[in-house]
Amino acid sequence: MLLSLDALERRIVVSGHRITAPRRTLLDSMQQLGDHFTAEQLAAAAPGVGRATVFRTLRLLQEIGTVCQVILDDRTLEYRLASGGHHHHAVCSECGSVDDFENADIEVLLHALASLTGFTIETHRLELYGRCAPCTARLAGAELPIG
Amino acid sequence: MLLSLDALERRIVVSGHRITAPRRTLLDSMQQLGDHFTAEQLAAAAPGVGRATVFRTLRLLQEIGTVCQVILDDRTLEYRLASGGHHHHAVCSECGSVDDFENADIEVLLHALASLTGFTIETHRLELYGRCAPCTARLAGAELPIG
DNA sequence: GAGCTACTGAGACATCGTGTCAATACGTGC
DNA sequence: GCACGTATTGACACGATGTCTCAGTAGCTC
Ligand SMILES: [Mn+2]
Ligand SMILES: [Mn+2]
Ligand SMILES: [Zn+2]
Ligand SMILES: [Zn+2]
Repeated sequence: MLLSLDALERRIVVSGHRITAPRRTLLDSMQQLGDHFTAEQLAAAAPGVGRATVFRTLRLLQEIGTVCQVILDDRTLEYRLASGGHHHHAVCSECGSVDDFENADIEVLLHALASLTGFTIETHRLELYGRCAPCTARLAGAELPIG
Repeated sequence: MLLSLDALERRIVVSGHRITAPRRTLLDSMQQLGDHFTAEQLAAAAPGVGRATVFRTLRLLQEIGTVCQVILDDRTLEYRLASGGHHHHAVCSECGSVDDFENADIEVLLHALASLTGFTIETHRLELYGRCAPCTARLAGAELPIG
């Protein structure tokens, strides 16, 4: 739980939009769903809120930086409450966990690399897929049964 | 045109699949469509080939490394004949051009970074969006009209 | 509290892709 | 060359994900 409901609602107001009952419901459901969820899961968790409103709200929250998209390995989408800044995701293929990360070295390297060829980066997308630390540890043990 | 039609067909045979008329038609259409195309464009360019076959063939060619996917900024998909190895894309938001690139430094940095947190990278996705070299040059001129 | 407008829900619609299945065409062995 | 077994195909239904329209409602401002 990164931000309180109040803080999330304040973001909506500050960005010039209205606080409505459906939006409150959705923000609450998002926090209860944990750190990543699909649009359908959110719709199911917020009964009484129309499907179109679920998608509209997800889009609004993305625009104001409150929600970010996680593209999974199979190109399906998950959503996630985000602190707002530029970052990337490390998705665990074992347990499904998603972690944010950011690293200045990567950003610098990408821009340096691009400028070598004359390309100007406006945005970029970077997602890692693999095993999170706990799953890596757990499976390393399983792979060495004789020690 | 990276590979000849013959070379592309040989890949299909080597991977244990059959050369069929629809597959030949699709490979030919892909080359004529240039360096990137959507599934629908390919279907339109290969009349007589069923839509399902277009998607099935795209999937097969991806599996054998002959075709790769380009995820655009808006998350829509394009396809592209590829030489096969691991690489990333630089997509121009001005002219739509797509260039492949690969860089060992990035790969090393990503794995180093991941191992700091215990994450084990299995795969990753990296796409750059911005202005290609020609478009950068062209627009740099336009932005300095007084010089 | 009235009024203006953003917002909502319902449901049709669009896009992209997959599953089913009978018919067909490849490649092989002869 | 021909028969055979199977991979592949096209048609079409279906599923998943999201958008559009539009009349009704509810926030916010005064
Ligand atoms: Mn970055
Ligand atoms: Mn890479
Ligand atoms: Zn895990
Ligand atoms: Zn360009």
